[in-house]
Amino acid sequence: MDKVYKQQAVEEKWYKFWEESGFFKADPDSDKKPYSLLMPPPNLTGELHLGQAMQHAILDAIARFKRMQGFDVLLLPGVDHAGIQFEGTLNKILSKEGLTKGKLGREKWLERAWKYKEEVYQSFHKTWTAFGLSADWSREVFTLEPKVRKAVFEEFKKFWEEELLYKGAYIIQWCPKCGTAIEDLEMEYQERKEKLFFVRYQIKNTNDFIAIATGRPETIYADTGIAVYLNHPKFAKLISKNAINPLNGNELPIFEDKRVDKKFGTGALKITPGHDPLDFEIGKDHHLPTLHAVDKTGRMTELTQDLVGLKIEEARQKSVEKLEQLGAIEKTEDYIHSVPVCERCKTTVEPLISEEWFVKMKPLAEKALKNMDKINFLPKNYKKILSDWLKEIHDWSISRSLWWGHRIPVWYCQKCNPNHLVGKDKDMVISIEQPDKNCQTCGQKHWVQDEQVLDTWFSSGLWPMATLGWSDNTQELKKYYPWDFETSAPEIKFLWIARMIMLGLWFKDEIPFKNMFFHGMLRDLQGRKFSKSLGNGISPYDLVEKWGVDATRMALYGYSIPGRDGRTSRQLMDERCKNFRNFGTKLKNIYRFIIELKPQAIKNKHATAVGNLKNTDDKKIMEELNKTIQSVTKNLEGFKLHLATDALYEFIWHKFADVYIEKSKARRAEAQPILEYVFRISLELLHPFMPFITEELWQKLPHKGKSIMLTKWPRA
RNA sequence: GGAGUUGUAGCUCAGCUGGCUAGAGCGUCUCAUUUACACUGAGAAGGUCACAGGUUCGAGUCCUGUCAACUCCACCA
Repeated sequence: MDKVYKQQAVEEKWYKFWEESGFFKADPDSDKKPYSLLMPPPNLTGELHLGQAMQHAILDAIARFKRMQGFDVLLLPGVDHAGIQFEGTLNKILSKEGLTKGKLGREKWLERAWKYKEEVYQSFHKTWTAFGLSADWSREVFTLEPKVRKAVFEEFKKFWEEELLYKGAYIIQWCPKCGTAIEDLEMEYQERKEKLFFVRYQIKNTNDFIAIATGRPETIYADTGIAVYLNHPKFAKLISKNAINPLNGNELPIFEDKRVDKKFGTGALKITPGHDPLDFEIGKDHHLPTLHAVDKTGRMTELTQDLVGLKIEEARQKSVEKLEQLGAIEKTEDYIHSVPVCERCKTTVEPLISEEWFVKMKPLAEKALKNMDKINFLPKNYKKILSDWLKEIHDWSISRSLWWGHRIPVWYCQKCNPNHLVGKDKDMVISIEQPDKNCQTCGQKHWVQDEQVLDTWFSSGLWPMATLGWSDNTQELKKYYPWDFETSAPEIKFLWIARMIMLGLWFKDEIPFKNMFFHGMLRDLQGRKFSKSLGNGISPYDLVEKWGVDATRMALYGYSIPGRDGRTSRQLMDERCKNFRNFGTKLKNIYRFIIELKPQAIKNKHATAVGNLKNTDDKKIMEELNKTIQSVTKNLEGFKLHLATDALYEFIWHKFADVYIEKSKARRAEAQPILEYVFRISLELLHPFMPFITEELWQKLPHKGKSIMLTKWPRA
């Protein structure tokens, strides 16, 4: 982040010229037809990665193309506050200063957070304007700014009024390191070889035993029952008897349940509702109590007697030792299973019971499903992928135990509702600010706000609307919604894209975007994702510094095929960039030949008119040019940027330069008008992809108008 | 367990609704030697388009199956 990006002088000059001339600005008052592109807001964390650089290159090419076609283009930029990620980074910095959230307190911590946000934002911002992005910076949005805050409040309030919100103690996935609940979608799995312990539980008042297999003996303290497979002859005589918990002597009822897999372990399952989602379900149906052996910091609770305060790993070992001493371990097996870990910090996720907020998603998903046909997905099969997920939707856990984010806009009367319960008859108020009114019960004002914040995606899901000023019915919303074009990495198709579709349809009764372009993932040569921990990332800034913006953009268009992952390496990127840097040099040399080395005889003759063509070379190159115009236009309309750039490269270099220009040397004066014309049109076609060099050269050619950005898109 | 994607030159990949001797960039080899451009030009070598069937006048492209690689979702006591 402290790296200063060195933009080349030419790029800086033109970018400044465009921006200061207001060419990037959308104009809601204009009569032109709108074309709107929504930039996925990058996370507030340092630099952009190569994939985002590609996104920006894609968005910008289409924006520039549509502008030249005469649309009123809105390319709207923004930044996401990235709740968990940003908070984690800041806490790491604070811990180096010996500070913690606890020591600072919420208010001081937030002060620090906003200060840090500004620092990151400033340096970050410099780097991401670097790609030549023709975004309307005057409309830039940050997901925690007041406009979004208001929209998020509306969203929350409407959900509440529609009775789609609920709060309660449920089993959720908890990351002990991040200190918050996370969603299934925010977890990943690591395959590990662990031990499976076969533990014997004595049947009360007998010398019989029932054996169960468990990978987590430390949670035996929180067992509240034992379930066996339905109609299992082996266990028939044990049903309705009680087993004795070997670690604390508690009595555990034995019962049947069809959800127990008869093939796994012994066919009997210890039920620990506090620490396993399946057990939670089974426990609920059989009215078992819920106990906790592990707390939210990942340490053992008082329930575990002398193990209290130990970390899970240690406690597991100690529990096994104890069980061995008691002769309760029948055998031990190795087994390989996938352990869920937090996507961000790779800490093992603990299923825990916690008070969280949820949104009932079924009605939203159903509405979305009915409207999926209205969105043009690229590639097409994403419609099915998203639809399949929507059909299996489960409720959205939206609360996070963090401080960085939109604080839940709910206030409880501390006196009358100390447990912060939720419901129509409870002493609580939905409000963005501290309520002014009195509590209905006590007639006083003891309002305290809910401690938690909303999931980052709760605000990002509203991005297409919040950025245009929803819930007010703004002129922008009327003109630019639904968005014409949105792009995203496939990674966040459920977290983000599916949410935008559902929320857009729910609140605005319209799809959020007409064209949804999923680009592929850039991977290393072994097919692995780029990541900090692997150290295999490629910095787009290094490429830009070495090869220039135009060349780097061109190299990236080669990877911009919908749904196709691309394998690459620093070396491969360098090769590709080098190739397009050479292409840029070729353009400069064409310019030099056509304009600087113009024969004396025609020095002062501007040849803009291309009359009747008699020469066969002239006819041929004009035909080829027309074909290229058609192909580039068609491919841009279809968002096939790789084909558009291919066609241009092939035409300019191998048809125009290698053939036509070579041949023209014999009849230079006569060919001059065609040379100038073909070159100028070529630059215009190339401008969406290589904005800087095309502007630089176009300005030096005989031309009309202030900028190549403002020219009319060539027609065949 | 469910869904999806990929398999084309040494490498990274294009190839649209099936249509002439299958393409690009990089790499390799030969030639050109100061040309608008060596950040160049001309040319060459290199592919049974994973495999096996099928549809068709015609298949890299469509269908079925097999093998391989990958991704996503669910589950994992």
